[in-house]
Amino acid sequence: MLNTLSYGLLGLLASESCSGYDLMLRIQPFWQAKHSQIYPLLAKLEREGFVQYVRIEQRDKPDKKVYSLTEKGTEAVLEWLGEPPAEQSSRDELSLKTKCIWMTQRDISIPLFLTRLKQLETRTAYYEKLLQRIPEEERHVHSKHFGDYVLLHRAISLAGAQIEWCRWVVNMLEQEEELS
Amino acid sequence: MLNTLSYGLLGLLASESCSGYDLMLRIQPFWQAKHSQIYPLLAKLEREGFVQYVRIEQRDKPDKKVYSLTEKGTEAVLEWLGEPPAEQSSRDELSLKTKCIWMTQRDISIPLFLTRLKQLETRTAYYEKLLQRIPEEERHVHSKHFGDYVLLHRAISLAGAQIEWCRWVVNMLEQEEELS
DNA sequence: TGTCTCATGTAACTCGTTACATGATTAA
DNA sequence: TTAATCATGTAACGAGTTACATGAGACA
Repeated sequence: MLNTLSYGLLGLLASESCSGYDLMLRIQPFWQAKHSQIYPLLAKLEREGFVQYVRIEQRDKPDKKVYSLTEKGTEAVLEWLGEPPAEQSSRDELSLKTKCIWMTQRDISIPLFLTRLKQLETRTAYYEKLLQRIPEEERHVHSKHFGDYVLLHRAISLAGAQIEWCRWVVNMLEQEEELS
Repeated sequence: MLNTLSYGLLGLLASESCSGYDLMLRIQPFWQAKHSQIYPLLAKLEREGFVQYVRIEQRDKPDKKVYSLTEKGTEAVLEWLGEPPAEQSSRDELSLKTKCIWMTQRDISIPLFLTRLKQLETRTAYYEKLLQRIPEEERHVHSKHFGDYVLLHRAISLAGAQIEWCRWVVNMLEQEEELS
């Protein structure tokens, strides 16, 4: 049995062979993992026969190892897909801070939510741009980009809900201040 | 400088003194941490003077250590609140699986989202119940429960957005199957 | 001249989970 | 009688981050 990150990497390789560096960039939006975690894992997956690689020489850039799934790797992904998904877990420092905003004044509490608002707006703009890049003909169930398409939709709608929430909280904090 | 979990624990203690066990239950919805991580951390925070405790003997239950903030601890929380919040990070196995649903048939892909749907509906019901328990007079900015109030609102609206999304994806998967 | 990107890797450390350990009460 | 809750703690392991290390080309 492999860990979740391993399956995630194998899953990405199922749609397209790529380098460890590419895998790092592609998995980042869904699972935080630095290159220092990914490179040793790929080496281990290679030793165990889930992936294989070819070394590609490049002009003007360092050589890279392009990894691809083996048959054993493909089987592992399909098996993993059949298991029920784990509950999602999130870590949000703002939630912890929100728990004790009663201790603070408006000059401390309001910027917390305005900062988050900006982060969310920046990310939304980025997601919208990525979504526009997926052509109509790739937005169907059997396209390799269907996953990206629906995940971008989710990210945008969740960010929208959080933006609304931040504005609602900021409003409450501002109004309460006028009364006191 | 303390880590985020430490500040989270101190933040909770700011509104109410409680045992390590209580802290574990209260921080769980916002930050995953088991008792085996929290107890040693509390001991360290006590050695460093951020918290203090009294041992309370109980009938019918094991003794407990009730922790409270020291002045140094209160200062640390206020300082922490002044810093901008870190970006939230989430880990969701379903996202990774969604990335490769193109590999599967409806009998594999649809249950993934139906399982998530159930998880979300159960959690929403639980959040709604908790929200109803917060009386009107505690829902203002200066109440110690204001944080809980707004966080429950966020949790419910985010879960709602995700429920809608799951239904949308399931619909697409079902319809596409009829065509093929 | 300095920072960014591409591209790989290792070492040292902290963070977080699982398992081990105890033990009384309470509910199914 | 079996599991759950309350309540604390430690040990061993795996997961994850930060820092160290290299090096060429692009861009400001």
